[in-house]
Amino acid sequence: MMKQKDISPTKQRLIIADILFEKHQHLTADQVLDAVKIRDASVSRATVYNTLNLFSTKNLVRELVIDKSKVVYDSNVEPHHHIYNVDTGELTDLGVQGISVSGLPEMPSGLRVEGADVVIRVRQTLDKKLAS
Amino acid sequence: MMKQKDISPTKQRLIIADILFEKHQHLTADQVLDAVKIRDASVSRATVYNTLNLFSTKNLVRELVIDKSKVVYDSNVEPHHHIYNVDTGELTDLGVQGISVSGLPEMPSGLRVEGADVVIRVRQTLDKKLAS
DNA sequence: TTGGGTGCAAACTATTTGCATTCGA
DNA sequence: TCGAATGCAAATAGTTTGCACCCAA
Repeated sequence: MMKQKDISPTKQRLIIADILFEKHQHLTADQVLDAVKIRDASVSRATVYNTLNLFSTKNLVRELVIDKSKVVYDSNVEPHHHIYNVDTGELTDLGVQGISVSGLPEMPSGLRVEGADVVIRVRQTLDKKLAS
Repeated sequence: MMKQKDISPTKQRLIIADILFEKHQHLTADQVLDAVKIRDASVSRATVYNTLNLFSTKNLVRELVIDKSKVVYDSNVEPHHHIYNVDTGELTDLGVQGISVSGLPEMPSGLRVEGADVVIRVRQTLDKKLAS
């Protein structure tokens, strides 16, 4: 899987890929590092960051900036958007079909759309909150 | 203008407000700090951050996370989206009319949409790039 | 052997915090 | 006057970098 992307499949990269692509999920760099430890494998923090950056430039994962201080790596690179629950931190996928980015009026010429990140921030409604 | 928002209008806050609301623009914390210095006024870095956070929780400005390491404060709080030019760093506004966030299928009950940030990342097309 | 990959620690950047000082209603 | 706001410096968090070491082709 890395071969088509010109990534040499080292031991550490395979471990990280294994963790990431086990299922569709959103992981922070730290969570990846934890997952590595749980498998009592060993990958250094720097290598985790290097690898995540590498994977994301190669489009194996999508780097998602949720918040000023929250970056997650999404192992689902199919186009889709996200719903972020500000209160719980929960991040759920939202198919593209719900959102039409229609029109994009006269994009200045010479520009190519690289990607559109849509993060919809939701919050527990007040009554719900009081109930808990 | 701060009065309706329960913000006591101190000297520093007035300076910063003056800078921000001079026109619709996107400024980083550092740019605000620079602008303060240019007016040879004096506001500490911490106060700039405090004030920007305060203003943004009071909805006087909108905090926009463009990138893992780029946060700007938008003095236009009307609903609108953004086009971010990855190559030049240029950030331009995009009226809401272009984008319909329609459908938002069955938002889990008890949740309220707090906001939707749409950042469209664009990049110089290859031919354009080569031409320059 | 040789260059890419890794690990560690130090460096860096952006932001926040603690605390003593000052300001403003 | 008295609590809120400020300034400074130190602390923190997340990420990157420099460099010596190691491994696979």
